[in-house]
Amino acid sequence: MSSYARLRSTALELFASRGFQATGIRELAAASGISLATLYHYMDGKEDLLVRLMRESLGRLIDDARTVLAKVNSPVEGLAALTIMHVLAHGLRRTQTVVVDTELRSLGKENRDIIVALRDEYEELWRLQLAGGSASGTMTVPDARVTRLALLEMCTGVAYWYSDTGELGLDQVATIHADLVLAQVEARQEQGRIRLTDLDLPPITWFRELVLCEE
Amino acid sequence: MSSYARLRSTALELFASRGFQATGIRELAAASGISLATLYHYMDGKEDLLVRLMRESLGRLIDDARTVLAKVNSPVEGLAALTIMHVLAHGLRRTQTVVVDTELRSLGKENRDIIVALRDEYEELWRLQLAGGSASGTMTVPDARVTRLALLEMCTGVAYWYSDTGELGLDQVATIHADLVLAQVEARQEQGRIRLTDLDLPPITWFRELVLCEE
Amino acid sequence: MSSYARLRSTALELFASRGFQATGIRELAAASGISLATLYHYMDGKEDLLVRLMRESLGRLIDDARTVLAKVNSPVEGLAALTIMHVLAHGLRRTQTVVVDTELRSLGKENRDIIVALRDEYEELWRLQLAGGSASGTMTVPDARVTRLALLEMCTGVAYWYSDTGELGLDQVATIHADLVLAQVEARQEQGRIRLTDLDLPPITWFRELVLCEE
Amino acid sequence: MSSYARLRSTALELFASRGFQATGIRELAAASGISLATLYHYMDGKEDLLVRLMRESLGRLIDDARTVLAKVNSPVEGLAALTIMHVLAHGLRRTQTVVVDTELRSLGKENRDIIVALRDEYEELWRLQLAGGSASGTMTVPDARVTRLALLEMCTGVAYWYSDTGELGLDQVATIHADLVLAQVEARQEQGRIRLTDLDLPPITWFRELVLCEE
DNA sequence: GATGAATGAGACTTCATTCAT
DNA sequence: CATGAATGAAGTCTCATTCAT
Repeated sequence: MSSYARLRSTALELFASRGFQATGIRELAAASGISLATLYHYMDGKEDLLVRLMRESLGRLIDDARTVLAKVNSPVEGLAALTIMHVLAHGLRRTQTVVVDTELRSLGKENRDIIVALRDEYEELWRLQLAGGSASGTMTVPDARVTRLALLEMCTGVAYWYSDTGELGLDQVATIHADLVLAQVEARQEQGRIRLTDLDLPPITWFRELVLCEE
Repeated sequence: MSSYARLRSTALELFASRGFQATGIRELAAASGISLATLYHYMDGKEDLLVRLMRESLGRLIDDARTVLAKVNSPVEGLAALTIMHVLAHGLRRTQTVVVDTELRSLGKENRDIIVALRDEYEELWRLQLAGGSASGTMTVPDARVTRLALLEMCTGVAYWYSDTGELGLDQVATIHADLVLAQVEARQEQGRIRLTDLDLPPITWFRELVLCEE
Repeated sequence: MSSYARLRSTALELFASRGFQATGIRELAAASGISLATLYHYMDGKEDLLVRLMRESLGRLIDDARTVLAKVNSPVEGLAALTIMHVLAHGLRRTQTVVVDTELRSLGKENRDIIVALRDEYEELWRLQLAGGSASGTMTVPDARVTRLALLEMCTGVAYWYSDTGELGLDQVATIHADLVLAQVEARQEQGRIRLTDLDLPPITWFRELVLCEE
Repeated sequence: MSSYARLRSTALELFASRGFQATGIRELAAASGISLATLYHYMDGKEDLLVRLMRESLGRLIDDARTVLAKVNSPVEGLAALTIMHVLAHGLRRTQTVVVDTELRSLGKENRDIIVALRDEYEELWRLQLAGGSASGTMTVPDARVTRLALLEMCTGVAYWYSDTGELGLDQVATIHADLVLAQVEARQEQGRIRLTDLDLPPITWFRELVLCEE
């Protein structure tokens, strides 16, 4: 494992647990097993490191979302698939996603704009599913924006409370969330209410591999 | 407005926007209009100030939850009422609730334990509604714990994205969330699915007054 | 016990153990059982308190020295009597004497001059005995000043190492020091070397009462 | 002269004159000609600096005592040699020895224990001479412990009152103290009382070189 | 590539003291 | 007598960063 790879994961770990501001650059160096000055070979500054990590993480999320959407045939399927991917990503790549979610306020204006743009790009993919479902009458969405934000907050929250050591596996948590989301938008077909099991999605292991894939 | 009151609201403002770690005590003093040394008449230390604010906020939330629950006649009503109160509190007392939600990690073990205990006390009130609804068959709850956490994350999220200047008023946001929650648990009576308008709850203005009430 | 008396003894205790600089004015108030502001009814400032305590202590030492010298008939007796009194005072009024000995450097120039003058006044009484003994041939003093300072340092040192809980009582320590001093100056009469027991001094209980006397 | 060497001697100077507590680290940095932050490259904290200086000083004293004792043939010579060395060290390395003697109380328990152990190690060397002389009948020691402490206080005191600008040179002060000590223990051989000039010790210049030697 | 030394700015906190009540 | 509120100055220490080597 290279110095930079160690730095990367150490930084995510520390930023996610202590917070960006509370993480000293010396801690970072020590925990990464490199010297303080060497740290500056790998980054231009503390904020630059942060923004890089956030871009990588959000970029990955967007890529995965696109991969997932390429496999579906309807807004309802798209919404369910995004939910599963999102929950798995927030459980399996917890540190990354927490940092993105938490440390926007630690960025200067310029960097914040960059990250917000990426976040918007990601949320747009969710918006499209809700809009599509609403238009085709397969979802009931009281308010498009509020619903989208509510769903996202709910699914993102997994990163904060999920623990490997609990009774429930992450796959189940993801499945439950997909069902909650479908319930929330009252997803239906001609036959009536749709549950996750009614959909023709790739198996959860496929999602898991996608999300865990190192590159 | 007393020095302490000013300090209190300033601290909440700054902790919520910049973060606890990122807020210097000099800023705090300056923004409160008191001297740096005077600050220490009103607090024993930065963390003590934080924990005090968090206790007050959570204590208030618990009180309001109890007040609200005294007005309802069923788990479904209880859940809806809690949702409305929670969303209003997170929109109207945004700084408080954000600080509680965000800065747990800034506390030392002892203080963290205190706050976690309060938070658990609050969540227990939610758990009871879900358990009651599930037992009486008026709700479908795939997994009690996951559902509870998912709902809470969703409603808490309002504090992060709601803005007074948007199209939608907070009352509407609260109403929408209540409906989303009822949809999520598939709330029903003999007659079938229940929506918020089917319930016999106090008017939203009552909730608003409760949540805003200064004492 | 009056507030001031408590303050006095508390201050001596703290100044002697922690040091003047290391003793906070809040500690002082708390340990004296009075409020911070009330402290300033009893003193004009921290240094003023210190200098007052030092003056009292040195004044007392000078008085006792004069009392003692009024009882003797020769320089040798005078030296022995001063030694006994000095050792008893440094053992029984330890805090006072330690503060005087230790905290000269904490005084501003003006106050320091006052205390140094008192100290000189006290040491002059010792000098007179050594000079008298040397002149009359009852002592051998290699160098008057060095001898005086050496003896004083030796006797003053008792305040630092003597403990009530040790095997030896303070009376014995004082006696031993008197003998060491007589040996050091090779005190003698026509008959030869003189030891403490050869002298016609008041009993040690008389010294002890003098030193302990509250007024 | 390296930054650390300057810091070292500056710290000794300031700690000895103002006292440890009264010496601010800003003063320390300024007087050492380095920046406040650079100070912390050379020390872990103020107390750590103090304890390091004390350890060095006491270690040196112990080494010199051992060197000196290797040159003597009897307890009486040992006692005289220790006295000369001790007085020279306290006159020539005044700041070090004063700090050791004065600032024990400024140390926390752990550090204090370390320094007290070293001090005990040094005093043990004195104790051995007195015990040896007493056993062989070449000294009269009323009470072994009291005598030891009294002698040490006397000799240590030199650091407080000796000044280069006085009439007497330090060599003479050391010699006088050795004679006082011999008088105090009534050192003798078959022929009778022994004075310093009767002993076969290295010349005082040898002691002086030993004590001044930089390494 | 890697590092130890160095630093200005700022962190949190306590200091002795004053003053209106 | 006694006090709570208030403060400027100073306390110790850490921050992210630079640079010569």
